[in-house]
Amino acid sequence: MSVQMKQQLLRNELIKFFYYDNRLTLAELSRRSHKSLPLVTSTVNGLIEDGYIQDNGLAASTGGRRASSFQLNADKQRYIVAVAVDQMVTQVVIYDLMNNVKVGLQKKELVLHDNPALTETFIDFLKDYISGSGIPPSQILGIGIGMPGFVSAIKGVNHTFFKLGGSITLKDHLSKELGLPVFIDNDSSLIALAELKFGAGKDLKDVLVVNIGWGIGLGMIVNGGLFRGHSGYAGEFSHIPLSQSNKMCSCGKRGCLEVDSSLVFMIERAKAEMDSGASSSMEQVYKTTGKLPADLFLNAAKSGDPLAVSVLSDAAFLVGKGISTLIHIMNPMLIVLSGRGAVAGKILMAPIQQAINEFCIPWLAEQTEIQVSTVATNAELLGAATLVIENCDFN
Amino acid sequence: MSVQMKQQLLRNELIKFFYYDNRLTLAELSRRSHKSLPLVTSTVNGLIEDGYIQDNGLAASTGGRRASSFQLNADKQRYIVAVAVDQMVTQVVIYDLMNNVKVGLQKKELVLHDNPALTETFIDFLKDYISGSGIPPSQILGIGIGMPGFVSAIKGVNHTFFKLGGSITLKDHLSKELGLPVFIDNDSSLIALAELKFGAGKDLKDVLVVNIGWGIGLGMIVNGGLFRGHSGYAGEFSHIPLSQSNKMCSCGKRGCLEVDSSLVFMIERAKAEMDSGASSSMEQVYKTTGKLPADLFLNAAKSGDPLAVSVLSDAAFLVGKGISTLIHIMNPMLIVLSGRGAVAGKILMAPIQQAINEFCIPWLAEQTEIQVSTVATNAELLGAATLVIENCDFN
DNA sequence: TAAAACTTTATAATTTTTTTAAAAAGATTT
DNA sequence: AAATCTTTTTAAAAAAATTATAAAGTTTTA
Repeated sequence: MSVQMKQQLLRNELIKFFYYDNRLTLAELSRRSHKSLPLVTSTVNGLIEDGYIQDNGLAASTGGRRASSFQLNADKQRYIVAVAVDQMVTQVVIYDLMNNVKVGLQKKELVLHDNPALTETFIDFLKDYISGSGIPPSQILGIGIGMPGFVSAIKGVNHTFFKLGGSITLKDHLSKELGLPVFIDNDSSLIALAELKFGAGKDLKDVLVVNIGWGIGLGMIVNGGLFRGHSGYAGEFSHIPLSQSNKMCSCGKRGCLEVDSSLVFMIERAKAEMDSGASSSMEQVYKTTGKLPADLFLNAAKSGDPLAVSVLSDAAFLVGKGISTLIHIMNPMLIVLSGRGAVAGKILMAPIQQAINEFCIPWLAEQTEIQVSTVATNAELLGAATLVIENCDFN
Repeated sequence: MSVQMKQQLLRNELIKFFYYDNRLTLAELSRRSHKSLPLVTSTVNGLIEDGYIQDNGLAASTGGRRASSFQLNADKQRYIVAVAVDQMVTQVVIYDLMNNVKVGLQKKELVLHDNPALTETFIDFLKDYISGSGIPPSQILGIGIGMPGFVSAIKGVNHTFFKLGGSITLKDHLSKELGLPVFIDNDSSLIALAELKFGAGKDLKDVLVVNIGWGIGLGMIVNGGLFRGHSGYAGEFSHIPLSQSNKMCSCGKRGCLEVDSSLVFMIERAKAEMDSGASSSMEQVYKTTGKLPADLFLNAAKSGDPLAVSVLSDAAFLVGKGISTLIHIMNPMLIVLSGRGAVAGKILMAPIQQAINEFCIPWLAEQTEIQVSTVATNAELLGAATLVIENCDFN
């Protein structure tokens, strides 16, 4: 590798450190980058000359001479477009390098299943949003997109949705159409990335993040980094054979975890129970509209509605059985419950803990902590932004 | 880190490369160590001066000037004591740095369960073997020991067997008693290490090794290295909740994979079938001695005995269901069937493949290859030797 | 078949980076 | 308040990586 390339790589790396922790000292940067202090010092001086970062006065003392601290320069702005796609709705927001919202969140109903115009609609939506934002493309570092399905971030393809005819990858197609660097990844991987960088998993090495949403996803942090498996599809937690039920799963098999524990299943079951006469605070909306939105269901559970709580608990118990398997195989330090289902976190914890008590070797279960995410509501968007930061070039 | 330490580290690293592949060129060493050619050249010259390695003439041409190749110097010998402990028998052998057997394999019956004199007997056995070998301790690099149970290689403890009273770790205790560096690890981890360095997993990055023995173990290769989990106990495959049966497992739970698929179970079942009148080539030994040794059972299966094959197939199907879970979660490049049960490899493959067809998403299953180990019979001993090589100091 | 063109290895010269040492600045103790 | 201890910063020396060049084979081509 040439000298210039290595220097550019270090510049990128240092800027990333400032993205994750805004104020840092030279000593801290040297520790994190595993580079010597003189080298880090001169690289930082270069970044200051180019306007990327600025001096931020002396840091608090740690028992000796106080160190100068540095931070990103607010004047030299760069922006990130973060996109979170789910089965029903697509969300987009523009962040700055301090993770502040620069252009407000916009949502669009966009059903993924059986939608021939999907890719085209998706591109138009993003085009409009970005051009409407008024930010010049030269200031946008890239577009990060999280989406469900079998996604390989490395190859830039999705084998489930947004299928294209030709030989071009989804990533390249979007990049060409939108005129900006595009990075795609599986929704659960991005949520795990957000938890790793900003949430409960910060600075930890072996963390599993369970994404409770329309399916049950899994993002894996191994040795301090996202683990993707040899061909990029690790973490297909949804379809491990666990359930005793004989129901057919969308994947064509029986006994998948997802069949009896996803949000789709929970809502169907809540509807069925109401149809057969169960009373609930969700009744009115369901009876008048015929629909039962996920948010309504989750909020009902949160506020103690007995039907919603019971449905959620049963599903969570099965997730807990799956988590028991994960604990045995991976021996993680921490398991984070995240995704939109995590808003009902407290209700999930009890049945999950109960399943762990039943299915885990107690001694092993003690080695793993279970936590509910604190950044769940915008974890996927944060993760999408992180994906851009990790892969773009600052120059 | 000081300069001398770094240089010693590089020397160790280079010697290790020669241990795994005996003839290497300077360019190859530079590539593998990620160090520059001049540095590698001068380090190799130092190793030649100290007698560790020697020039081995020109390597075959690769299209340009032929490179000099080097290899370990047979005169400067160092030896490794490799120990493989299983539930019934303990084996020990001494290898040289070319993995040749220097002192022949010795076996001793040593039952782990309910054996208060275990540790003492074990130490005496090794003491006798080593002193009987006539090799001076100064030439022994260390003792590598693979054993069943919840073992943490890093902490040097076993929570299941060889329990000691005081606060000293098993590793330190053995090291003190035997007067040599001792390294311990879980049997399945060592088998995986052997497969990674010498077997089917050579040079691969994401490989899972299933150890079919008295239990069902799992050794995990992640990103090209042994994965141990955050506290050292990853790969507890035996006790994931999978089986429909209601039998109580030794761990106190129900539904563990191990209950219906380990060698212990298989032999018990074969006995029961013969008791209730099933005919088999194993009958004679069983009827006369009342015992059914594992080797007899496995060989019967290998030579097509219908009872043994049927018992083995049923167990293998369940292992296959467990493997399906692993494929979904880890997306490995390769799964190796190893351990003593792997001698019946061909018979195992069919039911395992069938289970994968039934429980895996086909598209995902295609990404993973399943192979039977070719080094299974002495994989654990090889792994134990590798453990020493990876952790000892050459000086 | 022999010269030219191409590959690869080995060594030397230069540049970069790290290590070590020393100085400066601040906190803590006596 | 002086002395001691910590930590950061700067400077000098040593180590290692690049880059360039030479040497030794292979392959191509006229």
